[in-house]
Amino acid sequence: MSKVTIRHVAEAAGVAVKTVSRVMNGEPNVTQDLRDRVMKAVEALGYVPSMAARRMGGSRSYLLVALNDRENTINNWRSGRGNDWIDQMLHGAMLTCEAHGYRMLFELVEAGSPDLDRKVVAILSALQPDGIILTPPHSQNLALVEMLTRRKVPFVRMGVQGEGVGFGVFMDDRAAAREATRLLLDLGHRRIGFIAGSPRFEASRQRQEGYGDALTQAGVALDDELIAPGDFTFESGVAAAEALLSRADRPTAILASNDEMALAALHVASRLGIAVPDLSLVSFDDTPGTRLSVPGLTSVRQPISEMAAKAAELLIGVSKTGETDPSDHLLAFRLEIRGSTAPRH
Amino acid sequence: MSKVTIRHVAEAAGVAVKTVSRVMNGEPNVTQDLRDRVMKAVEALGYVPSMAARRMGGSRSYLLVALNDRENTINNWRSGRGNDWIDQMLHGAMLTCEAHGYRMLFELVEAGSPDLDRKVVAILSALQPDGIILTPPHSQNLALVEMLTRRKVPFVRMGVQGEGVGFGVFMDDRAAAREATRLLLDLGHRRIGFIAGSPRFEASRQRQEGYGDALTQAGVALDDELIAPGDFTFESGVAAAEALLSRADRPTAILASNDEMALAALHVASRLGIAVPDLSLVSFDDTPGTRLSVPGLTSVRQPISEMAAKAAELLIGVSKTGETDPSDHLLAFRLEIRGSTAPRH
DNA sequence: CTGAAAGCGCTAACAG
DNA sequence: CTGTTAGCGCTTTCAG
Repeated sequence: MSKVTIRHVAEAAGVAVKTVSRVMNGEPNVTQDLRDRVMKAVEALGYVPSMAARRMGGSRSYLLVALNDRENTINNWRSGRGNDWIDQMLHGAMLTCEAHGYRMLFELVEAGSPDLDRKVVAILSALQPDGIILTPPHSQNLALVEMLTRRKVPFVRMGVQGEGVGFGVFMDDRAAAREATRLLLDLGHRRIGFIAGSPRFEASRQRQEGYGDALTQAGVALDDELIAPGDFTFESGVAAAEALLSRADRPTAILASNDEMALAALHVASRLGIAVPDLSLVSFDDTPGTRLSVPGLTSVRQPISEMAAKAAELLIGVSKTGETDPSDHLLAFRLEIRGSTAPRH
Repeated sequence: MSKVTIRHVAEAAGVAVKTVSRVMNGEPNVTQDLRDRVMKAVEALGYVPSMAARRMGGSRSYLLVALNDRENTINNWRSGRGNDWIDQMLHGAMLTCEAHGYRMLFELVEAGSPDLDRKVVAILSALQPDGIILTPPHSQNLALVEMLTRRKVPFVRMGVQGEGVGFGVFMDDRAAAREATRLLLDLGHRRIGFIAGSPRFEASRQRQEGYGDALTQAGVALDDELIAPGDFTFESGVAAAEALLSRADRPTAILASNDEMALAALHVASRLGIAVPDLSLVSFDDTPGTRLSVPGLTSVRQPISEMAAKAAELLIGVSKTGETDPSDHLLAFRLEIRGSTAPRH
């Protein structure tokens, strides 16, 4: 009772072990009669195949591993700021894995570390996953991507275009920034500040370009003075907002590259006696905090859970069918409009 | 190169496989000389034992499984509210596992479901983990606890006292509520409202009792009219706050059983033109949102990551030493004071 | 269409 | 102290 193996099922059903295996894996060449008998025995005994044994015997591990940035993740946990990325990834990928009899494991590896490669190889050796999900900034790491390719481990790169190297699952950050900026332009804003994200992330560049696109398209001259550097932290947001808002000809709207920095701008504005949405604020990520600030933040929602679900699906597909045709998958963002944006007056 | 096994290491070091196994597991009875030779080969080849094979050969799986409430977790993800519990658990347990060569897997199972047992048995069969971490409300599920005991799977119950059945890792919710209420009393508040949590969670009762304790000790009569039911959701918080604040003799302070409901109270107060902290607010959980509201919420921080770390540690200890002496572990909470509390005037 | 035999990579049990 | 042998529970050959 305490340890039902395939042999017990085979005996109970009066068939060979291999037949049970065939039934469990939905393989062809089993008569309906036998299939039924086996299933009955499986139900009766409550048999569930051991993952470890499956890994040992066969070629699949039924395991996916997601690689996340160690420093960021741990900092967010420690500071009590929460980790929306992790949450949404779990949401999308875990549930998808579950639906296919797979499991997903999280691993945190240091992005800049000189022995990142060794660490990842150790993970590969220990777990032998059927696929790897790379999140930013790992998804941009060419050495890593090359190593995985060489070892023939299927992988998907979240947040970047794969361009034939692994699967790419991403959103159009540039278009999103364009749309966000356009919203502000449509509301009548002309002096629109921009708080940039960390250059470590490809998306930061994309967002800044989209901002520029929209301005140019609207015939508004780009003004370098309206672009402030940031690194996604609250502190950098404070500095950027102060720089932007202390100017005589200060912007009437700001596009921040993430919520954290937008929240910082909100605080700075409040301190300077500038009301929001008189100063309109738009940000990226749509993390839980956007609903709690007063006013709520208009923000670009990234389809993280959808990307993660797609990632898991692609990897599971590969390990089932063996097809290895890297492809790119663009998913849609959505601009969530809340109280932080209003017409210029 | 692509698949280094224990045999390769044994050959390279000129020893028997078992010797390599001994070295890898830090077993005694190996001369320093051999140990060095083996380690050199391990480094050179980049050998890392396969988890699956270890599970098959030995008695350990190097795997811990955390069981979380499915509905709550998914709802929080879906609504974009975030999942602080999950984050903090990952933080504590995952890092602890990592430090010991273990991995932790998350599983979501439906708390009220009639086939919860079957689901958990399936998880046990497939994964054969070395231990289970039960989070609320699963940690209070006696049938589950009984089943795990019967199957001799070590487990820890988070958030409740184990009382000899599995390990218990918890904080003193009653004392925390007492301390929170006392803070309000010390600030001069006498009419203190209470918004209760969902009765599904044992902690809800504890918190209410602590609230009562403090009042009684201070010689303030308990007033049932000041106690409003809630279920941890924002909506229930709104209803409770409205009930409490629309009274003529409304409370000058409110203790809410979680942040979400306190945030709801904040919104209701704002709508009714009641300033916070003129109305003082204290809550439980210290989730990321407490830092973002204006003013920030004074809140009781639960030692979730510490509890999770302790849980993992206990389980890993059992699987290493085989000792099965259930014990209880009380961890300290901390009252984080922010802008939502002020002296009564 | 079904079954028997041979491992997968490791550790437990037992010899030396 | 070190090595040999026999599995663990599956899937993959390869025969019937």
